[in-house]
Amino acid sequence: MGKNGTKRLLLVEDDRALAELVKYHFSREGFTVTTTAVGDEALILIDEVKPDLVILDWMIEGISGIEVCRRLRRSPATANLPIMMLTARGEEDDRIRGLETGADDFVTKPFSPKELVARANALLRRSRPNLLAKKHTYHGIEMDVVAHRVRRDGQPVSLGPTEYRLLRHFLENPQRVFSRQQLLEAVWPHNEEIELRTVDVHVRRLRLALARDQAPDLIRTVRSEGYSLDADGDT
Amino acid sequence: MGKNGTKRLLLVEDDRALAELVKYHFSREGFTVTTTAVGDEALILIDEVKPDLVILDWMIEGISGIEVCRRLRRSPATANLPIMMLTARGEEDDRIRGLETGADDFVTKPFSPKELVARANALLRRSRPNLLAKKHTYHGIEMDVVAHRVRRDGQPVSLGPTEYRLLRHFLENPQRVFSRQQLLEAVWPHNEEIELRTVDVHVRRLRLALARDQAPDLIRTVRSEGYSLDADGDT
DNA sequence: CAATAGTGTAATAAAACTGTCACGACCCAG
DNA sequence: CTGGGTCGTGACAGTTTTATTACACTATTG
Repeated sequence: MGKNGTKRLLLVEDDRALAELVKYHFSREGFTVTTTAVGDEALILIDEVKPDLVILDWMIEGISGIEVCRRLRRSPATANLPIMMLTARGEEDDRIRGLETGADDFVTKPFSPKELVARANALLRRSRPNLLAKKHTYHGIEMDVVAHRVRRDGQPVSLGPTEYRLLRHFLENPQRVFSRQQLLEAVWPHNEEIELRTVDVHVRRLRLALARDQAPDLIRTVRSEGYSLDADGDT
Repeated sequence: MGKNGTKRLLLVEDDRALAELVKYHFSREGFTVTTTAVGDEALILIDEVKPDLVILDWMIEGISGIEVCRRLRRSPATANLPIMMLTARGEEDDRIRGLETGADDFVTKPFSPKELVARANALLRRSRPNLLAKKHTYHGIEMDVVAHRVRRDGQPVSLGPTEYRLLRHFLENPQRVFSRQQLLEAVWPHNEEIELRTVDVHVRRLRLALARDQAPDLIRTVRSEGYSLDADGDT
């Protein structure tokens, strides 16, 4: 995925008007779209752009779409890249051949751009669970919710259940200051009556667990207010 | 996946003739097909059969296909289950709605059974790459599903049926943490009511079976959460 | 029909995690 | 500089959760 969180699409389509139309719809959905009409160029661009998704027209200049697909699947670097194919040919055999060659979806022209986008999203949801696999990041802290694992600057961090939930809450709401009361309500199992100062202790435990040489303390104490996850230290 | 390596399909379709046709084609591809015509029953069957793929007709008796889809996505146990939807309605909006609800593919009637199979295979390839794999490997653990044989660092490992299924489940979803409840649902034959703690015992048996001198314990205990197969040990 | 392997439970031991305190350091208005 | 209000700490004892072990019981297999 793009550094700023945008999804990148490489569109290989030689019908310029159609390409523009598709590009427009995907842009609106937050995709960064790169276009080419030539098969050979597609292979180069994939290497450069590192798209999250490729949409290939079956009939294009140079190498055919299906051949591009085949090559992508053969190369380890792109064997797992989501690929959708477009075609004017309604032939069933073509669609089956495309799917068996490794395409993830096959859309026949004419198609609805919106449906194309919906299909692309469904595919990404499936193939890039990382995107969906809730992962939180904040200034060197990474939390993988599915694996239930936390890292600081790449090194594993060991947390108890409560510290884990506390950190997750902070990561879900970075920079925001929470009072002890709010933290108790958000992080602790409801129904319990717990001393406010207990929060301090857990914040301390979390700080210790996240501590690394020279790495700054990312939990900010806001006097008489509470705590927040904040990279700007006190100031 | 079926105990013998077959893929299981649940088909929810009220047109009996169509259901038979589809069933025929999937059977030929090695699927074990279960069929129902009623939405409510589908939800029960999914729990019992634990299919690898669900094909849902939009218009069925009882709960509608799209509602079944929505519910499946909402439940953690089935949130990741591959779903294809069928519809006689060609409406673009319906297709988009279906896809946005969480369906992975959307096929409009009339369709080619072969293409449906091809799409199903493409989807499984994408969503459960491990299901199709005949061999699983994870940090020195090798499982040959076909031969039903397991090795650790080359040495054979002897496992009871339950431990074998447990390990396979972990290998199919490495790094992911499963609660005891989830493990019971995924690994044990449903219909049985089993004590949660029983999972601990089987995890222990699996650990013992996989243990080798100096070889690390690859099963991670996540306190208050469950277990996962993870090479990074605790931390 | 044994003999053997595999299962689920419950009891017990061992860890890991929690919530509170008490004490001191700090901060800041008066 | 001084007292009240806040925080950071380190120590603990009580709980909760997990690991082990032993055992009765149910399949499986030959």
